[in-house]
Amino acid sequence: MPDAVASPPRIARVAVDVPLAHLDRPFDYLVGDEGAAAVRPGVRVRVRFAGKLRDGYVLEVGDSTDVDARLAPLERLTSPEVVLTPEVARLVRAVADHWGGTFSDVVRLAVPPRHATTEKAERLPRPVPVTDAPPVVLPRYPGGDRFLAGLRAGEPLRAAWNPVPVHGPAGDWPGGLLDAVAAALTAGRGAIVVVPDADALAPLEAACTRRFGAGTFAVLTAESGPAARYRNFLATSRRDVRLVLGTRAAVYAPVADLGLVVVWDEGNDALAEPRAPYPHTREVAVLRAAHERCGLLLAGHARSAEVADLVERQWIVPIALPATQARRLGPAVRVAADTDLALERDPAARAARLPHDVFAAVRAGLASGPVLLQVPRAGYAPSLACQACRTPARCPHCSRRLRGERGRDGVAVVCATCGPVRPWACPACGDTRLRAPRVGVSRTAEELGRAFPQVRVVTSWSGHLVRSVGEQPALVLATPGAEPHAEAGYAAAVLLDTPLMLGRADLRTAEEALRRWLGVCALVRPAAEGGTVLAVGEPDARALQALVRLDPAGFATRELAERRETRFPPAARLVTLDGAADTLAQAEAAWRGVPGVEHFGPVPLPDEDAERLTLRCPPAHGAALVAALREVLAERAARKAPGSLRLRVDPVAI
DNA sequence: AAAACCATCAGT
DNA sequence: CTGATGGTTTTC
Repeated sequence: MPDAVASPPRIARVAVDVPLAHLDRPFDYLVGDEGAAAVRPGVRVRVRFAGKLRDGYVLEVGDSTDVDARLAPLERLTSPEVVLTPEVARLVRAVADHWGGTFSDVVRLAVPPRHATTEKAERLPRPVPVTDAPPVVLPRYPGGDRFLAGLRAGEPLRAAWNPVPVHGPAGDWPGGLLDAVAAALTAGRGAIVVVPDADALAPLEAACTRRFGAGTFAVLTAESGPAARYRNFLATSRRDVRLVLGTRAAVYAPVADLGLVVVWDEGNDALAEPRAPYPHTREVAVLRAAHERCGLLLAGHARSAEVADLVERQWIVPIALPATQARRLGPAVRVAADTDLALERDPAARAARLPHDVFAAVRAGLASGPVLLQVPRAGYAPSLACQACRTPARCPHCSRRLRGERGRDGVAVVCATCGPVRPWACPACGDTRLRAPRVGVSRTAEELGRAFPQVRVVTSWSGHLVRSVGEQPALVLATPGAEPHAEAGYAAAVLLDTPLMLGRADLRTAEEALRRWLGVCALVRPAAEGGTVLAVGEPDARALQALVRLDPAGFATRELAERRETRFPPAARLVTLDGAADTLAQAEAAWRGVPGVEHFGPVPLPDEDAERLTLRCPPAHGAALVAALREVLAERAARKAPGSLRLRVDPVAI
């Protein structure tokens, strides 16, 4: 008897949550009758996989399968919420492929854990963002109006923006980002703004509330806790909001009809995901903008070599003032040579252990407001040495370097792991006296406090952060990245010991130093209001010259040229492989097959029982190299090979 | 963690 | 040739 009336089977393709690289592909399951209507792409399901119940996401629902064997049924529908839209699923796949990871690794970054109570809670109506305010910041920049007009017309325009690094209206970066967001919203489309950390989120969120109204956007950060995080995520996936602000994971937000992705402080290393496969938010945003044909704005006071590369390839257009105009609007930046203090003739400057120029700038600044001093070392005396023979002082127990800490009764000699060390005697010459060749932020604070006894001294460093200071004159000492915001802008800022910041042996040292210094400029009043920045260091250093010229774009262009010459990212794909020596040897056959691959090492990793092999190839073969190495990981997972093998693609620190 | 698969071999 | 057995591979 013909079976003409039987409906075809419904088959769900499911991304099962297994971390094994060789199982990183969809599996087909039969959709049962009950709740079948709710089974659609993007929902969470539970399936029996190799005998075990596991979570998964439905990627597609169809009526055919390539699988010969009998299909297992879906065990149950976890939730009818569509949490992984097809666009985001595609992005997750692309990110996994680019960085040599698995879908399940990346989907964990993209979709927050389910929170059942939040899902059942009443769905509150959300106000619509008010977008009738005219743009305020981007039209001051050449190309800004064109970019905004394009976004309003729904064009997928891509730009790199460097706002003038200055406190006040000219440097209003949240305003500029929200100009672009408003344009995308006006076009009836959604937008995402990603920032590196909570410090950057606060002013952006405040600006967003002022401009679009409270509750008109969702904030996605890990810090807000599982319930709040899932509530804001659901508001996005349910299309209750069209605008998302957040940290790293927000770049994957399931915003419908996405018109614009914005990344602020695109060179900040907090945008590099610390979990496998270590994707970088800026590059994820680039992939997303390309896939979804939406607008892109990569912004920051500084410009990374990666963005310079996109600009040179004309994939993205720059929006920046010419450096001469930037200097007119920004603070006045000067370099003070690092003179020998023993030769300092000004007694007051010598007492403060500052060059005369710096001392004068601090005194002048204090006349009209707070003065920031960036000190690149935390603590009191970050390193100690023998007074007599200058041998670095080490802990007698664990032989780690000792440091000095200010206590109630004088300075204590401390080991980071073993605690106070007393008494200390030099193992080389027996002397018990110590000297501090390096001065930390609290020691500098103490000395400056004596030089300016009538002024309040504020210190801020990692672990002892001060968020902001008021308008009153104050000496504010901070380590890089810990600078408090000044409500009315700093009258002056001093960057002490810039050679120390430029001395680290890393590919991105100069780029990172300039990024932080420009960040300091952004806290200082414009030159027209007396704002000055004084950098103590070697005037010939390229990063310092770029700082004086307020020219992040020029610096990035030269940095990129240098990376091309030396064949480093973004002019090459660079991959590190960490594992045991024999494991690395087994992987060799895979990368030998890729054209143009150079290898370095393997070298032993400090504090680890593993070695690191570094591979490099032209960008055109990058995908092939990553795919070949991923194949090694898959093959190892399939035969349950012992030991670990870790793959990193274009790591931030080299 | 289970099921399916495969090679081997004793008992016809 | 068949069915039992045990180790290996696959995972829908």
